[in-house]
Amino acid sequence: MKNNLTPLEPKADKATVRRHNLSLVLRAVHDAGEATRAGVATHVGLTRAAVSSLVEQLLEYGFVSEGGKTSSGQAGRPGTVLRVARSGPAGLGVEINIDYVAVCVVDLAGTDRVRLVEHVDNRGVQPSEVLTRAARLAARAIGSAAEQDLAPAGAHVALPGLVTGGTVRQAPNLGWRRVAVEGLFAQALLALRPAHRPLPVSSDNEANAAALAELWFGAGTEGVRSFLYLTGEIGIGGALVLKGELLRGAHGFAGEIGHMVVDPEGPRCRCGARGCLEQYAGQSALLAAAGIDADAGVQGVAELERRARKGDSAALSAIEGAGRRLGVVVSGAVNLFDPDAVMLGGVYRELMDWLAPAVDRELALRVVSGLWREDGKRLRASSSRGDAARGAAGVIVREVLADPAAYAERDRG
Amino acid sequence: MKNNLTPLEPKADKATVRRHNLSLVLRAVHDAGEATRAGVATHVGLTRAAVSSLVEQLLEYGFVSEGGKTSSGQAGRPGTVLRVARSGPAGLGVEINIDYVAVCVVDLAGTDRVRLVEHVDNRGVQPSEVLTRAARLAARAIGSAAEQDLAPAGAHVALPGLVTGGTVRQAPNLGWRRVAVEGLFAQALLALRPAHRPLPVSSDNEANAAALAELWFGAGTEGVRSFLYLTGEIGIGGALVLKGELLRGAHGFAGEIGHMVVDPEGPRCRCGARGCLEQYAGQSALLAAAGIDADAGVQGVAELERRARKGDSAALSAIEGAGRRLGVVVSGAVNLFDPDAVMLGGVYRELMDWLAPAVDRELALRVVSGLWREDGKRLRASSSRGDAARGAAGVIVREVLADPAAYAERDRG
DNA sequence: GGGATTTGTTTATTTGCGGCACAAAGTCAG
DNA sequence: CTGACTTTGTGCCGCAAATAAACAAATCCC
Repeated sequence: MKNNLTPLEPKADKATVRRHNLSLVLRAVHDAGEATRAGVATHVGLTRAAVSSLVEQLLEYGFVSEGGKTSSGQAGRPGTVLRVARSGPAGLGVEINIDYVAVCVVDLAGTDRVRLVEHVDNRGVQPSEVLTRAARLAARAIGSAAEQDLAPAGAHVALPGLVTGGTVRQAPNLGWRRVAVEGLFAQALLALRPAHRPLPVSSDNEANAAALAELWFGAGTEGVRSFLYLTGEIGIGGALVLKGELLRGAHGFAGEIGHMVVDPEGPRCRCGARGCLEQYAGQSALLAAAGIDADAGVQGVAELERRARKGDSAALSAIEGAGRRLGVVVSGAVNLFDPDAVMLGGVYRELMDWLAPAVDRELALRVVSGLWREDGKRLRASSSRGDAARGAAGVIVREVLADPAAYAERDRG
Repeated sequence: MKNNLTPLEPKADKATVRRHNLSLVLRAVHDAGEATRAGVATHVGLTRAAVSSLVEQLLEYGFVSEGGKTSSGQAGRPGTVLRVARSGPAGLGVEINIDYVAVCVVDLAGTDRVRLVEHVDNRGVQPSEVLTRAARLAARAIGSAAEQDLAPAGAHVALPGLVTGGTVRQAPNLGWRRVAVEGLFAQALLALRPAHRPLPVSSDNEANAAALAELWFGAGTEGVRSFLYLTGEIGIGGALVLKGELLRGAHGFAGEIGHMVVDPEGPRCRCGARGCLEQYAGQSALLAAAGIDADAGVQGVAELERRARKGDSAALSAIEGAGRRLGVVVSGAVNLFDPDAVMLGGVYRELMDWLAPAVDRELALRVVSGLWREDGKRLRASSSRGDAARGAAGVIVREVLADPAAYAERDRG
């Protein structure tokens, strides 16, 4: 066997064990909402003594807080209630999109504490200008967070484009190429808050962040830990979550479903190829097929929905056509990935009622496992429209939860 | 944040640390081929004392063996050479395919030690009969292995079909539906070796096993740890390896690329849908397009290669057509997965020279990341034709390497 | 009010790694 | 050939973190 099995992980020692169990206890409290030391102990398998010691450290660090006594049920001494702290470390999510910039601060428990949105058309605007605007918004959000005793442990920037290693390789809808987002954003933010320690900045594709928002915060998707997520907007974005983990691919470009092929000889796409899905089920194509101005944007989609609701046959057949093509491509993706469900977001969410039958038909016909024939509840509407900022904030929160000690010690130094 | 983040991993304690480091040291020796305690220590970051203790345990268990002294180069006391033991635990791989059954025993170091193949047409034969035949072959292999002081720690069965939870859901090429492979095979093997402890049996798709063989044993693929693997045979199988890990999907059905759509209105496929890739680039379609008997099998492919080599225009255009369609579908898969490379196996391997240009053209045109335009060495021929049995054996070996203590203690009890 | 029960802490024990010293076994320079 | 230098592998001690067991505290139940 050769050496490309896996690069060897780091060694383990006492400190590793401690870090691991610290995270385990914190996440147990997190997931339970409210818990006691004894409850956590039986849940994670550690002794009460060990949990006590770990909780003590988490209290000291300020990651959990003690409440009253559990006056609950039956016999025995009541336990002390533990909750994830609602102040202290938090996640800062930033979403830069075509016609708005949004930032969002999420606390360790996962609740939105600050949310700011600024509507601006970012198309063709200098990247540095857009990022400076985003940084201004972020700085305001950090200020509001501070008033609530929250201190972001890092910022995660999501935007519609191919991003790898902190750089946007290309973002056609924004008109960006080779932009070092992380660096520029960090710099802009630092310039606005010169006295402060620089905030670690990471970045990702917007569809990925939205999919994570669906995973972590979506309603009605409990237990679905493997799904394909689609956003229909100007472009069609996609992301893949497998067993609770986002699949980023070897370079971070995974999930680009918008340019999968419907018909190799189809209409030319702005990507240079022919017959891409976007040309059939993208927002513009959808509107045009229904006889609505292709550039009408959100109003156009609302109009389409209105017409569909009225039973307008052009609208219905436009949606049906898009759905059929969507189904063809999505069935291919399902065959490749074998997810539990497919979530449709973006404009597809509003059109779900008319879109779903066509998509479902193709899926039932083409998914070889047959799972999609047997069970009709696998195609779902995403529960919230494009919450990429929140998902991005969640990425930071999850990092903290995964290694609380690292963050606590960073804040000391 | 909700509870579907990740189920909590097990707690960590001293024993966990020990197991982890034991595996780490064993794998370090494995990867190096030859190593000394001191070398391993610097490589994995443990102290020499710790490594000494771990190696002692590995020696006791029989996972590594000591050689002579390292009479190598410069100054200082020479170290004692450590190697992965060439006797003791091993992996048993079983491949059940359409026209043959193969078994293979691989030792911890990754070398083939026993290999048996039986050519039989398994189409339409009772599953229990096929599995009994495979078990007979396996029993013989275990016997040969025993003569070399090798004792398989488990068996991994690979076959062309959708397999989940130890059961084949469907295997169209074999004509199987709902067959409990693991149980039947284990039972058949036990019946042949009544005095022995039952061997743990696991199972998987054949393309997955072949992809793992490519990852672990493939020549010329060093460093490529993320790739899409394709086998062109009667059907077209696929598998996805991402960062050295096989992607099995939520139910184990991932990688089914053969029924991705080339043309939604194309010819009807045996799966019931229309225009599947298999209808354009499957072995039968390929031969038919070149004017060769579609059922001619391996001979047919050889004939096709001969004609292509001679410059026969019908053959060349048949291959080109298949390549174009393959390129269309593979570009979609690449957009979804973002692998580092695509490996073509099965019949595509022999036809690579004529197939690759067409596939490459589509990839360069359609992969949105642009990576496939910049670098032409991403499409490769698989290095060995269908070595699924070896890959399957590797799965067992890797399990042992990942937790040697577990296997050693199992063998004691 | 006494027994049962559950919680959280305290104390002693175990174990696996880090640090250090040291013997062993070589190279190198003179 | 000898002594300085290097490197390897192994004891020995200490530390940290978990386990095990005992105990005090707080509640329920009869």
